[in-house]
Amino acid sequence: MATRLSDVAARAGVSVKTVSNVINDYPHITAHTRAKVEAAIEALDYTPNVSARSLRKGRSDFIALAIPEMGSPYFAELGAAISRAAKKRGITVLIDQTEGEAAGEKLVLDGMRGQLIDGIIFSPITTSPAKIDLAATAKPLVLLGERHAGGTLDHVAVDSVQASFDATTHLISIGRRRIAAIGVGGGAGTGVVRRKGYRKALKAAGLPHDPALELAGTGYHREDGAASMRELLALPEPPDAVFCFNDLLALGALRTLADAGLSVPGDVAVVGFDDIEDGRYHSPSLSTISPDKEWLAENAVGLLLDRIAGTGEVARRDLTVPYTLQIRESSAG
Amino acid sequence: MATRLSDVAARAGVSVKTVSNVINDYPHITAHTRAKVEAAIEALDYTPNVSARSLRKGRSDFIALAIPEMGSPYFAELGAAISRAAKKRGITVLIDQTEGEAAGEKLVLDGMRGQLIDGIIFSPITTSPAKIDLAATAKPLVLLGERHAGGTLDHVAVDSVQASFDATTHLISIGRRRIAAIGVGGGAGTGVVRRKGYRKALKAAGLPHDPALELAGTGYHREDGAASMRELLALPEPPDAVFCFNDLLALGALRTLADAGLSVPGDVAVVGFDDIEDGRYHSPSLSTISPDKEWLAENAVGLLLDRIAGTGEVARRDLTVPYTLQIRESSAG
DNA sequence: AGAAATCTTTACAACGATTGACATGGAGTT
DNA sequence: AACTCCATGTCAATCGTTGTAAAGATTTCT
Repeated sequence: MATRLSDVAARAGVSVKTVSNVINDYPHITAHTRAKVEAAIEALDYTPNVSARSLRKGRSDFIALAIPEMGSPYFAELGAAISRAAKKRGITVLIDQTEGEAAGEKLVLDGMRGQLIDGIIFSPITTSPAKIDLAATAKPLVLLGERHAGGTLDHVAVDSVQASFDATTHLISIGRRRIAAIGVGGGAGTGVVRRKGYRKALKAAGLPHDPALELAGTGYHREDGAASMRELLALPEPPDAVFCFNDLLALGALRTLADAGLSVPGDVAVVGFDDIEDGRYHSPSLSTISPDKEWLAENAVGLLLDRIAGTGEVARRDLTVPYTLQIRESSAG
Repeated sequence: MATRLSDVAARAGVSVKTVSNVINDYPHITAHTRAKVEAAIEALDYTPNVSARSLRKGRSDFIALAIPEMGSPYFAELGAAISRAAKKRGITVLIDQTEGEAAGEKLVLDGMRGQLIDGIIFSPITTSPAKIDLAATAKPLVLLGERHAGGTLDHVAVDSVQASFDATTHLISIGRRRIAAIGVGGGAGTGVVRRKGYRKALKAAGLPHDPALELAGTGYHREDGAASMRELLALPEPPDAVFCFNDLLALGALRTLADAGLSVPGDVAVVGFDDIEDGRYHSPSLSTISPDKEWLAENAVGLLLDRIAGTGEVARRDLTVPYTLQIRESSAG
């Protein structure tokens, strides 16, 4: 099984160096020689040994993607997109589930996969304070998710404040006056930033701000959304609309509303954030902020590879992912 | 950045080999020496270089998981479970999206990631005929998904025939008589095997078999389920129940039913297969066959690692994943 | 006490690919 | 005929770690 460079060389009747030259696109090679070598490679089904190459070159063409959990649809879709974007460039993505803080930190600081990977795309969930440590990492790193003021790292994210403002404003525009927010306690700044946009929209519309309508849960799963919605329905004066800080929360909320026999959007309108596929097929289909995930993936990978290849000190870059507000049944006018 | 074994050795005042011995739990080492070395490792924050180690040992402690697409909830959940199971054993999982046949084949036969990975867990989608080639692969391989008769590879799968029989029988037991099947054209034998269980159940109950109720679509996504359901509703005599060969199809079907203003399970009962999280929170919640994914993950990883460590020729093993039928709202009695 | 057995530690080579310095032999120029 | 440019080859070193075997140290046994 161990087809080696020297096997190829022997079969092609050339030296090892020549084969290596062919593989690494060394300029001065006859078409004839190149053909011979390529034929031999083909015939022997040769693949360079990644370990050896990476050991020698210090480059592996592997990057890591650190996300909280890949079972979560948004991250699954993101991971898929990033994998694809990387594959296009001949890069392999290693997906790491950080689950919580500990593991994530461990990944970034400890070891970095024993120097195998060339860089990392990191979507932190609970690592605001460790930001500085992050900056001290040995390998290039691109950060996804909410923007940390004063960060020193390359960054790709949606303008969550603006998007949340848009989502809330949309609810206002369809006549809602008591608009709740679910997910305010969300990690990595998400809760804070999205609440900011939410409050801003209320203020801009001259609506009162009722703290009871801001659900401080930290979880971002369906069950958390369902629970928060139950709390809201138990209020003396329940809301007529809910802006959920991600789609899973919204789907959970919809479930609670259905259980309560309330109509959506009749009694309560719902808007989410992320545009995961589930929401599109749900009934009612879920209105949501739809970040361009392909764009995000392309650019995150691009940024990272730039940095990896990077010779000089390029200034830190900060990209804003385009998004649209998808108005679907859950908030139809 | 490059803290090497030799750096540690120098600091600890021992030879490189001794450090290596400590790291690899070589038995004969003085407590004193071990302490010195460990202190040095700690102080220098040393992590072994994966490439070098893998080059030397021929083992990397990386395995690959080849799945059609990780954006698909079932595979996302499976991938998460397998990653976790592997991590517990100190193994890292590399996820490969095969998307279709071409890439999947390429992965398995070509290169195998340049000998980096120690083995592969493969969930084929369109590779029935290439089975033989698979067997010829250099590295240990565990197959997931429908059982191929006469296979020579280790295998972990649900008994789809039985499960489908159970699902269909359940629909019959709640009084349904015109039961459709969606996903009959599904790849990798899935469609065939599940249809077998479906037909068997009809036969066992003495129900007629109507070919018009077997929807031959090959896709397994929500949109395919939605489209198939539309076809069914267009029939002169639509079904009163549908068994969908996976949950995504079922969710798509539910969407179509909702659009048509039909009640579930009142007018049409629906059962899926996979038990993805979406189904549990959908309204109505989705009845489904629930394979024990943790069990599957544990055992697939276990089998593969056995094989990798394996000295002698162990006989081929074939494990059957336990499952339960989860009866939820979409088929409540 | 002296020899044998055992334990600890070390030196060296090898894993496979790449690279740099340098040599070689032709083809083409002037 | 001297010179340059090209295509390839030779040789050796390197990346960091570990297996083999052997040297050095210590204990055990007679």
